[in-house]
Amino acid sequence: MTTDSPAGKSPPPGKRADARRNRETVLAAAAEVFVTSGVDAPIRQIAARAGVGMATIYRHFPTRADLVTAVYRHQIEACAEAGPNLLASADSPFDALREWIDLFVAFLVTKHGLADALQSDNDRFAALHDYFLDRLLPVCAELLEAAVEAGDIRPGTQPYELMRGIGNLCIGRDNDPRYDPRRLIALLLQGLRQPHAS
Amino acid sequence: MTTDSPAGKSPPPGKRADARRNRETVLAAAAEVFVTSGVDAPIRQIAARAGVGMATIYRHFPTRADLVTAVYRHQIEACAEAGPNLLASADSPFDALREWIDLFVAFLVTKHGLADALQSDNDRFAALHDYFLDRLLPVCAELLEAAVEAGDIRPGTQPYELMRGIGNLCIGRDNDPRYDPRRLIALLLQGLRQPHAS
DNA sequence: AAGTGAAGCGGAGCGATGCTCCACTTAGTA
DNA sequence: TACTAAGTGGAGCATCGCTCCGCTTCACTT
Repeated sequence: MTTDSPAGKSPPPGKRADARRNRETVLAAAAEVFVTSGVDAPIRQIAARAGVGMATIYRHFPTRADLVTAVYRHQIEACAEAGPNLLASADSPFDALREWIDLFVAFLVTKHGLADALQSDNDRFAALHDYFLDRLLPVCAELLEAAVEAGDIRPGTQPYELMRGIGNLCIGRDNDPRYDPRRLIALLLQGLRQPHAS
Repeated sequence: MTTDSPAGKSPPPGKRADARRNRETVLAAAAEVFVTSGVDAPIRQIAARAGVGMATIYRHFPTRADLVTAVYRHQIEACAEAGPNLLASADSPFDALREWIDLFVAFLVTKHGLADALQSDNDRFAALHDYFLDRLLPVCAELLEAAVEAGDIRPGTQPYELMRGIGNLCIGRDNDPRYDPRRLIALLLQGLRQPHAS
């Protein structure tokens, strides 16, 4: 189960050449469509852009979450891998946490509708939610724990709650000058901060 | 425009008796359906429950936002009116703000899908978003300002940003024991807090 | 090069939903 | 009672998710 079938995985080499080609075509088309129409774009639209039938998309990516996951897989991986690096390079665990959250937020806000989809109670996106959690929750937990141990922030915050809260704050129409999730997230981090014990 | 037609308004008395009766029937049916199926429930379902045709619903409530607004109007009003009262009765402006936010959150989390709808970029809900803002933003602004003047919280936070952030934090599947928006909101308020000037 | 079987493909089609249109019904009045 | 306009209901159209199945094409064998 966990080893060979879920979500996007890299192109399985055991498939026929035309199938592999189509998979890439669909991925490219989906990426383009997601930019303009959001991750909720009609499958028909993606199929049309890719010049394939809808069934082809459903065959390669059984659920919408699988497609979205495959499109953004590289960026999610990059975010996950940045965690330990930041912890090593930043001035403090708290700074590492803050910078990592910056990365996460930057990713979310540039993908139209991604944050919405992540938290939507729509079953279509459940697998996407799970994938984010599988990949990023441990990273967040590690950063959080390091910051707690360093005495930078107060203990007791659950990584899941923090990540979901951040995700939630990123929801909504893009480019509204009156609302910048980063400001609220900065406030949240401020509230998390431990007054340094003397 | 602003004076007589938008959103739900109280039952216009100039209508025919059966029309007024139907309006109430629809409102009651919608309230029931919203509880079980969320504010996104199919119009057909509400119409069936009310025993009327779909057109009847659309005639009384041209957009979904109008229907939702009408259903929750009383509670929104109550929340708006509680603001000044809390400011008068609480120990400090900051406490008043906190208690008011508690009220707001309690309202949001008990209405399945309401918070989602509020922030959704779906045009169907734009009027609902506007109504919330029209009614509650001034109240929030007043509380915020009072807390700033009392030196309880740091200045510079925009009421719109705060309200939308709180709304966003309330989004998602209900009753997830791993996620309680109140905890994060408490953190947010903590971050807002001004270390009391000596 | 031709043959063959299975992997892969496309799009018609079904069900759900939002919303509209218009022939029919009914409340209120004369 | 008869009339008329306000009110009503649901058929109908469009969109979208997802499936099903007959046709096409690849890759391998001889």
